[in-house]
Amino acid sequence: MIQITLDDVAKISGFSKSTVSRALRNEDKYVNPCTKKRVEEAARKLGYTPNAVARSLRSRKTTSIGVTIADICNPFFPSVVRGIEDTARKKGYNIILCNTDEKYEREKEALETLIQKRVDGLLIAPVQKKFDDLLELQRQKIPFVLIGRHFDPFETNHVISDDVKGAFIAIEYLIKKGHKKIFMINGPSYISSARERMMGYKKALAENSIKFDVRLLKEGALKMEDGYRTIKKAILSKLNFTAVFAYSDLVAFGVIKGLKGQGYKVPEEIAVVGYDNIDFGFSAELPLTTVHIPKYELGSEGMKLLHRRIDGKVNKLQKIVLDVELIIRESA
Amino acid sequence: MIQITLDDVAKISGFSKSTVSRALRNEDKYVNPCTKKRVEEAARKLGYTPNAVARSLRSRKTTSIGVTIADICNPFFPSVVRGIEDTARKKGYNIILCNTDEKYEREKEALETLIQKRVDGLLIAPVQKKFDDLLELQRQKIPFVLIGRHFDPFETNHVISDDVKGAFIAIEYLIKKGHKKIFMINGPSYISSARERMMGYKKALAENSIKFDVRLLKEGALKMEDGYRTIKKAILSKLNFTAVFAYSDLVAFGVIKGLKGQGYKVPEEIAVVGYDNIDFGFSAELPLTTVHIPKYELGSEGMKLLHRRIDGKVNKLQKIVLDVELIIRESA
DNA sequence: TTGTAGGCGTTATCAA
DNA sequence: TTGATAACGCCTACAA
Repeated sequence: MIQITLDDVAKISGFSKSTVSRALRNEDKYVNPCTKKRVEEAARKLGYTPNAVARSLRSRKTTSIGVTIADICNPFFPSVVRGIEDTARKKGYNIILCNTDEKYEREKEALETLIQKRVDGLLIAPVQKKFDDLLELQRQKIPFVLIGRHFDPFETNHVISDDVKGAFIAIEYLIKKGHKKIFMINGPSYISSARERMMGYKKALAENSIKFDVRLLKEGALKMEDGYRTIKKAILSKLNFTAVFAYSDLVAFGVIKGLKGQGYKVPEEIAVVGYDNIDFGFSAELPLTTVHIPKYELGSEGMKLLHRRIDGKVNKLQKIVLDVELIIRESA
Repeated sequence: MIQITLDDVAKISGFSKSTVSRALRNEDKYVNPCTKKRVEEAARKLGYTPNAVARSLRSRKTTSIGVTIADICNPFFPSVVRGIEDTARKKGYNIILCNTDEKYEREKEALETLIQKRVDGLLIAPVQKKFDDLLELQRQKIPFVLIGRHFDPFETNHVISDDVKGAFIAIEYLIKKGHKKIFMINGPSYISSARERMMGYKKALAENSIKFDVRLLKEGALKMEDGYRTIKKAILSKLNFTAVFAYSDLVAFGVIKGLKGQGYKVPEEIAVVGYDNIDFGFSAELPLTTVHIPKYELGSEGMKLLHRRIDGKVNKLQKIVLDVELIIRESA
């Protein structure tokens, strides 16, 4: 198949390549309306389709954004991605989506490819096991914004939600309901959200004069199975608790399943609070009490911030923290 | 920021651009191992990052695939997309994801952009209101594969699931359970799956000597709200039925909600069967009896087929039909 | 307002 | 096995 190029349109319309280029790109100021019309007609007649690859090479812009997330099948991410894509589309960008499965190597490979493809910027839900790959981004001065997680001494642009508060309001709610022994099944501590939720957890205990008990903390849970396994082990080892605060709704589902399997009633005997407020959590077997994260906004605000960075409008670091909310349903 | 190019690597390593290019691309046959090593060292020392845009312009390959779906937040799609991405990655492609929200104009715009970006091929879950945009793809000889839906007189490569069978086994199951008045809340009839499920529905009725009753068919449902609204209207208008066959699990959720709202017990008074077998349908308030579509495979097989088309290994049309399966849980 | 010339960074072709 | 040269299709200066 033969490509129809600007040259062809130029020849047919009788104008030069540059004039044709300008006309087709709506650089109205510098092109006669009449010329524009004739050029457009020629282009249409020929079935001309601009070659964005060539344009990108010359203009050094791809209007593509790289997006890396753990796994689109994790119900946390679809809304985030949707928020990104909607906003990206409005601003003329497309998104290239990569799943990392929480593996640093995968993240690193994805970023390398995306850099080679010269994306204009990146939205990254980082794995957090290492950040050498992000430093490389910085070195190459490629704009990027982290979503959902952030690093501590390593300063970045990011959009996260208030994890300290999220854990705090959840625990406070449980305490008000009379719970004193609250089992926290947290995520891996290399994840900032896990660390910060731990802070919120401890803060809520402290403010209510409850002593922190290490035995009531397990880390490393990410998936449903982790919740299931952890709770089962806890029960078999006769751990004493009346409520569970899970790292995610997914983990909470596993916990509830495990609890029921062991003959416990939720929430009557043991209360369970999740985190994320994933879609369809409301229609779950047991509607989940959970902490709502504004997922769509995480994506859309992330994209907006990235766009500002790409445009060079903002140079100093921006750290956006979105608010969270306790959603009270039936599991606690 | 200054780009480091092949030229720079060439100068430093003392070889020509072409040799450097070959060495870095692992065209082993035509390059001295010793040369290769020196070139790679120079590249590393300089921090050279190949420019895929330039490469694409020259080689006419982008190793990018366009993907259009209705909405990543529809729980049907994450698995599909994951199947696509996993397979794409293994074959060296990235995916550019676009949501169409079932709007033809959005699909058309997305395809135009993706064509301009010169994606190597497209995976499309088509809106189906029109297909001029797909004809244009064909005219431009851009490989594409449809997923989940297909057109009738318009022949395409596609991967779908067996919708006739899916509806058939669902209805047959209901009939065996004693149901005779089965209310079908179908999708819009411009969608092939909706038309074919209707065929399966009618076939099952016919084989069991049950006369088709037009009043027991409503079309156009896509979302949960549609299911809710439709069932409410049906009940208020005293429509007589003992079971509902919904177009999707989402619609089924709406139906169940509506039914409960009107004081009906599911499945005791009215049975409900969904379609898709979305994740977490199992943990729903009322675990859904549904027809399982192999969503991940829809994506992975679609991508495999597309890859064959791109490689030019297959020229004649391929229509892949994946098998479905009835999942019996509690709603019917 | 339009045209000319050159280059973006790579790979393909051909010759050495 | 390596090198020289010419595209790939477009946009950006700059000149007219």
